Amino acid sequence: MKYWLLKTEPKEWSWNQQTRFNNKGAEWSGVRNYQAAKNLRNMKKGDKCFFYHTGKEKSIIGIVTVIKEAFLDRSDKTKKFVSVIVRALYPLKREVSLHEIKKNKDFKDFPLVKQSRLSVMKVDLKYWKKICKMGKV
DNA sequence: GCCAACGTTGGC
DNA sequence: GCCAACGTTGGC
Repeated sequence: MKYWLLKTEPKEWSWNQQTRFNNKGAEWSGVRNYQAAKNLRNMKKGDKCFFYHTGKEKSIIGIVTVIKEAFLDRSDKTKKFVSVIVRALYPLKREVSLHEIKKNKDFKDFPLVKQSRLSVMKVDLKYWKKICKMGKV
């Protein structure tokens, strides 16, 4: 199983909205960046992703799982980009903020810190475990 | 294929 | 609101 992080502006798509679609899951669409799209294509059913709120909040708030692997994003007329479908698993018991992650030097190579503009990124198991611990899940 | 100019993202 | 860091575009 692989681990990822999905970034979203809560005004556009929030954790609350995501949890409302828990029977069918919700389409993660609108990615228009090749590196992010490459990551989407590498996701497998059952992979887990952190759900990160950017903008004002800047914290990891929950965990979702992939229930449908990459397919063409119908909102993309160029037919180059893909979506996946994810379903919320559970919220973190304690949100983990970007500030907190940045303070910890173990995370100095974490993509969220290093590549702040990337919206879909891979998370190594060591980071995954550490953040789960910080999030008390 | 290079690179200057421009556009976007997101942290501060 | 600013700006650094990226991405993309288009002329050459």
